[in-house]
Amino acid sequence: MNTNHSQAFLALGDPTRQLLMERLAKRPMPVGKLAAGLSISRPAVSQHLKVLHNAGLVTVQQEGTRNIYHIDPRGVEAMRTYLDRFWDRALAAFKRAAEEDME
Amino acid sequence: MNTNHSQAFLALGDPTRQLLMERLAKRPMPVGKLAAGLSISRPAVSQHLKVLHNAGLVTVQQEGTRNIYHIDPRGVEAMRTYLDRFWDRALAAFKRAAEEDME
DNA sequence: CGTATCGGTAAGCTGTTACTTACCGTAAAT
DNA sequence: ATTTACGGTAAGTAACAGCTTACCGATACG
Repeated sequence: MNTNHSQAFLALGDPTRQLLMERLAKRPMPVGKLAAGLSISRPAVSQHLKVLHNAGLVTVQQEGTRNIYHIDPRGVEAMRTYLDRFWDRALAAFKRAAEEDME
Repeated sequence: MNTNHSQAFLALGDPTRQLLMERLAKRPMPVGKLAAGLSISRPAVSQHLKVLHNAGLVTVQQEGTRNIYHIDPRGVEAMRTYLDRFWDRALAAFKRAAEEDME
């Protein structure tokens, strides 16, 4: 839904949302079931899911009156590849710095 | 400095800190130089760097009166591997769901 | 139909975050 | 030794994030 990295990282920065994602990684679930295990209210879970959805990290699949949430692997992969590029550049900078120190 | 994912993701969730990281990925830099290009004050940059440092994403190297900041590849890699595991589980869940839909 | 289940939205409170300016310590340079 | 450069910390403020309760629409079920 979105290619903005900031939103995705911000979304995963919250411990509760991280927990939701880990639960959803195990199996897709409706909102009520997700909320059942947590100490926060169901509306709070809905709000967290909205954030995750806007960040492109989950998808919804309506099934009768239930809204089943799934992890969106595309969103996770976008973060992965972003970090990959990032990491490469960081390592390159380190090598460069190391070589300069050699002289 | 820290193995907590939440802190790292939270840190990268802020657009300003993302920008700082991308600048530092190109080359290590002192605080003043980092602040020069931005629209926010130098103390604000210091505060952001503190967050990044606590998240284990940057290291400092004192050089005279300058504090040179570097990306810490270990921190970045920790996020990468966390996402890797995460992504794997998400894909597995998807396969499982797809198989169930087949029946 | 009416009623229950499910879940998203609104309004409001509270703690936290990102910024500012002002200040202070430390290292180098004159 | 004074001055300049650099950068971290303190205090205060304004915006924002996360929570709650109350409410409402929509599907399924009697």
